[in-house]
Amino acid sequence: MGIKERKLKHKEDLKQSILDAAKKLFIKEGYQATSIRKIAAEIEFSPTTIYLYYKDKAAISHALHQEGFKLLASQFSILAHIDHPFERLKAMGRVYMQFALENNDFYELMFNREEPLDCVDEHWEEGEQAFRILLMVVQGCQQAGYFTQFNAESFAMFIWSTMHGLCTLKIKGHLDQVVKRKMVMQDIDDAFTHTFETFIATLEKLK
Amino acid sequence: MGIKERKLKHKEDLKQSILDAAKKLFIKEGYQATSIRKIAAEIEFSPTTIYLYYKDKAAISHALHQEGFKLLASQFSILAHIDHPFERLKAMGRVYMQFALENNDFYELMFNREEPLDCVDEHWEEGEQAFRILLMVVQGCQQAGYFTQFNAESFAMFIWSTMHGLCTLKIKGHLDQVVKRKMVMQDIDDAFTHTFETFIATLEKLK
DNA sequence: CAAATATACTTTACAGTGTTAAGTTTCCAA
DNA sequence: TTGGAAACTTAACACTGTAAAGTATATTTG
Repeated sequence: MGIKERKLKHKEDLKQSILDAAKKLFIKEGYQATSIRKIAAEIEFSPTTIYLYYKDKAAISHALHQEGFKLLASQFSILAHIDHPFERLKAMGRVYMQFALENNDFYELMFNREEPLDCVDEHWEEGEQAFRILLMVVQGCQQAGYFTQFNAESFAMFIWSTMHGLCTLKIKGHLDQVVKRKMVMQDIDDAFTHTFETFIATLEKLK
Repeated sequence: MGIKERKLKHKEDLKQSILDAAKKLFIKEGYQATSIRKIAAEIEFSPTTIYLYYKDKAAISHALHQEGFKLLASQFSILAHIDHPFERLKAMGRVYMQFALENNDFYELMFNREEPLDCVDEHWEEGEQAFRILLMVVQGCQQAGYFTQFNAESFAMFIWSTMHGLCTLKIKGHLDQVVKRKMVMQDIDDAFTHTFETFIATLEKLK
């Protein structure tokens, strides 16, 4: 049944090109501006054809959301080359920050939107896996004498909170709004990295 | 010219009732579901009347956003009764968390949406004022011997990041998603407060 | 091979959105 | 009484996501 397979292949192709078109629009114009109709126009199909391949817009969001996690995971892969656990943790933070800033639409979709999670039935595999990596790095640090008095899970949660908060404040422009005014940090040009360094310094003191 | 004043009063009244209606809908159904048309129906005027009092929807968002900051500021007022600086910082964190969870739509509008900030011309007074309070509390802590080796502004920024990250992760459901699974923190029923406690514990070590 | 059926896609339509321009009513001042 | 301004509405535009119904084309079956 070679024909049936080719058909299926073709169907998969179209599903993929819908996603590619969505991704393209999404990266260029952001989530709000990425409408079903524009995606359809991009691939030169009628808008309703999209619904033959994706349940609704949230399903497309979810697919993009997963693409984002793949991308993040690939960025994290460089961490394997760093031996010292605490150095690895620092590098992980920097990779996370860079990812958030360079792909802020993806970041938004991955962590700040609820639509994609509506498609996730009680199980958010991508998020868990990313958290698991952080948890392992934290546990590595603990074996090297860091954060020994803390529960690994909640310490990882704390680290994630700080990094997530910092990145979202930066992306939404709140960081610069508060900081670039004369009132605070007159002397600091980059509040973002400086706040990160402060965070790292506090962690360093917990050896 | 008593008549003209009454007119002006009446205009202000309508502007206020638009805001009240928006607030009511917004609290009950969230930002997305609060449309100009629904606000208009609520006050029994035609949709376009709204535009005689507010430039566009972002202007209404901005007004609500300011209401949110008023509310937060009123919650912060209880901090004045707490003498010990570090206790005040802890209480501030708890008030912030409670505000975020109890008014998560407001919180979203205040810190996670960009629309309201579009109305703010290069100056985000509300945000700055809130940050100034945090900064003062941090400086108070420093005078009591905490965080002395750190720059107050960036330390305040770090604290805000952590609190903001924790609250948004909680609100968006990511915290529970990652934590309530068996894989981590089997024994912890409330990951949110536990992570906060971990954060406070790290701060405590920086005396 | 012809008829029935399934597949893939489109057209049309609904109910909603923010927003603008033009039209209408109301009310006050000259 | 009349002119005009102020307050409000109607109608319309250009969008949005999505469902139902219609139409070709291709495949299977009698």
